Amino acid sequence: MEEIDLPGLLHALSDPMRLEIVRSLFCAQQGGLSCKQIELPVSKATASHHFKVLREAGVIAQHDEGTRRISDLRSDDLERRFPGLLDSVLRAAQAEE
Amino acid sequence: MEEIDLPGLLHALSDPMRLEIVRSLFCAQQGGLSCKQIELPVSKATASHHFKVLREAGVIAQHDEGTRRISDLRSDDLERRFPGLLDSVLRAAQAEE
DNA sequence: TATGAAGTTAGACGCTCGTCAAACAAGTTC
DNA sequence: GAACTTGTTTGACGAGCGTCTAACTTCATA
Repeated sequence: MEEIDLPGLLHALSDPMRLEIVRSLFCAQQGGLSCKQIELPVSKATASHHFKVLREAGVIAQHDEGTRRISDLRSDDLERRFPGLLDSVLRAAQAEE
Repeated sequence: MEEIDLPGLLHALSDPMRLEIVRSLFCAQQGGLSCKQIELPVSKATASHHFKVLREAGVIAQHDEGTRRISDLRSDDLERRFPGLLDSVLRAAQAEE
């Protein structure tokens, strides 16, 4: 189990674009999503940057499938590290619209 | 009831100094604390800045008592807006040490 | 093998952030 | 009223962020 740091995690989640990524991955649940499947109103370079931030904060994991890079929410690891946190953030994101 | 925005809230909580302020206010519960009572390893100008960020994000409320400015956690408002969020962040901050 | 699709990297650009010292404001106390 | 305490504001500085375009890599397919 790695060291996920709380300020770093909250910072990763404090950007609307990244919150949208996390929300999409949560809805998709198993299987994950490729970067292209999550449509964001930014260039692909910027999108790639946001995925990197989420990965380095411990929020998502990525693996390659052919030419696609699939992202998965690390729900279990996050739940073990900070119980209830991801859930309440996702509920908050839902509540906020 | 005002508009507390989720990315703004998470950003306010994503700084170690501000997380420490929130943690202290939570421990104090009723009555609140003055800025001086929460000892931070920064100048008073910087501390004042962090209190301002928390206030503008909707995390704390402030009122004056003589020469002191008392800060209170807006637990109830936050609970109504984003149920469970503040609690899980506080538990996470506790868990992280 | 050449073309295309999906992402990453590098470099640049404004903007914001966290920090400080210095000056200021408001209340308290002698 | 003078000195002190508590906190805010202003202006500055360096670092980091979010964004883009352009060039590159890797895999797949025609």
